[in-house]
Amino acid sequence: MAKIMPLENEIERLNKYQKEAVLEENDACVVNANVGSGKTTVLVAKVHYLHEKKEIPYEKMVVLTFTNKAAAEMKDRLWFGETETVELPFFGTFHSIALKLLKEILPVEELGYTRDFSVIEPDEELELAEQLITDHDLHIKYKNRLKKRLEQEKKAYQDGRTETRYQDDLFQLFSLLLKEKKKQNKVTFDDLLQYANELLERYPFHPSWIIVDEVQDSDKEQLIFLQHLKGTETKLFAVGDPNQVIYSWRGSSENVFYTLKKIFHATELTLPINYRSSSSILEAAKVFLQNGGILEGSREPGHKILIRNPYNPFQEAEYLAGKIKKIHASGIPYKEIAIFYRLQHQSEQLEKVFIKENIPYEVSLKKTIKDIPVLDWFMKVLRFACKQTDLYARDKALGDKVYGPATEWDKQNLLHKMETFTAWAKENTILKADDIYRYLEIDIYLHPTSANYQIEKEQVLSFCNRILEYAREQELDFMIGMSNFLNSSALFGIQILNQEIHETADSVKLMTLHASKGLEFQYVFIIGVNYGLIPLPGKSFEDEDEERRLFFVGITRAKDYLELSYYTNPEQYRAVSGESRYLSMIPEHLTVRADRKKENKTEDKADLQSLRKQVQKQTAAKTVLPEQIPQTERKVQHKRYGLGTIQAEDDVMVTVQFEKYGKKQFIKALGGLEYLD
DNA sequence: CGCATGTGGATTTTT
DNA sequence: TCCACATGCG
Repeated sequence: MAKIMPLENEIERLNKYQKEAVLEENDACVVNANVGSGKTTVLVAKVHYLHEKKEIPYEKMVVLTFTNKAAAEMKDRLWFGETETVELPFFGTFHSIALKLLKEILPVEELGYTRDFSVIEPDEELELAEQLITDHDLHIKYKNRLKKRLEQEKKAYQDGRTETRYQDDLFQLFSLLLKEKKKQNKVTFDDLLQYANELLERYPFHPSWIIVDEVQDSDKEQLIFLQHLKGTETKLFAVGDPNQVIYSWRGSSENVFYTLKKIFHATELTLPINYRSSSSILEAAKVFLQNGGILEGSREPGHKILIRNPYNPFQEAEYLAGKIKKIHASGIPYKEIAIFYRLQHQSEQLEKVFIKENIPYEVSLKKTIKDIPVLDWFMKVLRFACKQTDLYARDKALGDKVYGPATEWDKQNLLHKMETFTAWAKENTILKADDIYRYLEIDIYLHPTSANYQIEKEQVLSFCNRILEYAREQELDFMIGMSNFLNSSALFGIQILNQEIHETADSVKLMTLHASKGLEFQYVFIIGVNYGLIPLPGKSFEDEDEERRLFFVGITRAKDYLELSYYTNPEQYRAVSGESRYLSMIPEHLTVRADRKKENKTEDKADLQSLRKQVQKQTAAKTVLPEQIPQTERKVQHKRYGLGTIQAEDDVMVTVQFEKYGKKQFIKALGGLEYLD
């Protein structure tokens, strides 16, 4: 194993709080890790310390994260360009560890499964459910919302309630679904943890150490999992930040820290020093802290936070395009710039303008195999080729509208190829992705004449490569490796092709505030900080608290520079034109308010040029712009606001003082103003 | 089947 | 606040 530096140096570089966390050896310990306080650094040093100084073998440590991304990041930092393979078998997400236990250690047969069960995504479970409803002629209300109902009412079912919410056959469906999943040897994500917990109760598995990252996100099932893993000799080290709980709506328990202290009598440590953000940004963030605690900065004041008030999302996008070009021209890579917003669709306007302005960008959307249709299909082909009992995969492979065989002849051919795949793989040494591609004659189904042919072929080939790589890494026989890979690709297959490209690409990142968690950027813009949008009006006080934490997470992503903005005209049915009260909560000495008029007149001439072009293009067909640009003091008539006097105007915007409604600002071409002289 | 009435949900999303 | 769907009545 080749580490970057010797352990002594690694520990020497820590501050006293971090050091204390690394060296502690309590039975259970929770670390309150504030934003940007070097949480991962501590976790990595802890693993090294336990291994080298305490001689804990890696296979006696269980290291748990919530996302594959967090697991990958930690793995990256634990080992650096090593040549030896390090055995750390119980390192990964909660679900992947549960999977590992079920596959290799716990007797799944007792639950009615065999060891080669596969993990399915929620969509596949939904399809199974729909099939069962038809087959058994079940009466289910609100079938269009079945996915949600399955999720929501599962708990009631498991708690042994007898009546469904709408008094239909939903509970019957649950029990049929359970049987069917066992029959087809399939488990869902939830099942993984539940089954592991069920078996761990009877078949204990106790490591020497349990190390948990982002523990504040644990849900009930995950806490039970921790309880099962922790034997009397087991030590627990959990790190998290109660100020970053933003997923309680999908089940993470509100007060995990409290629960941990209660269940495990855990001691509590704090990492108070933030290394990420300039002190202006950090001071602003502190206003939104909920869990008292101490949060100390370590950096210079830096830039003040700029608060802007653009007219509408379009003008905002134009402004950002110009600003980003300037930042980039000053030598900052695009990937150090991020724009956050509350709702997914808010990226639309930005995307349009960025395309027009040739700014490379990436919208962070969850990408699964399902989002790449050709791989979704190809995976079904491989699944059936691997396991002839997976009739669901067979039917999907043969019946696909786009990629499925078009003629009866092709159909028989593909079926035959899939059925003989295992035998073929046993006889031949498969070294290249192309071998698989050619044997299955994938070319027939990708239609070489179609526009997407090249891209799709590449995607299939790199998917095959990924499988080959996996088998090689795990030192498994090709068929076994592939079967393992496919059985759990719902769990890991997600970042297959895109993720790596995304992370390194030099592009501006657009994402929701939720998606920003765990990331950091030099330049951060949070847009749409309007009343009614941030915070999004919720039903309860708890919802409101979570919105505040969400905003806290957003602003603490910024290292050097932060801009917040709210629209005058948000063009959203939800939002109102006023600024969010979160903006007035930030102490004034930390902020600068941009005056919109000044903004338009001086800094953003270039943007206005393009704005005009765009606006003219949009309205060219409908409106003929006045030849002469009218001077001030002209009278205008507006169909809603009545009579008014022009106060100021430039090429694009016009400000009118109305007799009854006061001052209003319009984009000329869209304002609907009638000039009276 | 067509129409009137009732009801729930709307946003964020990992594994 | 509005939309989509379920239900029930004629």
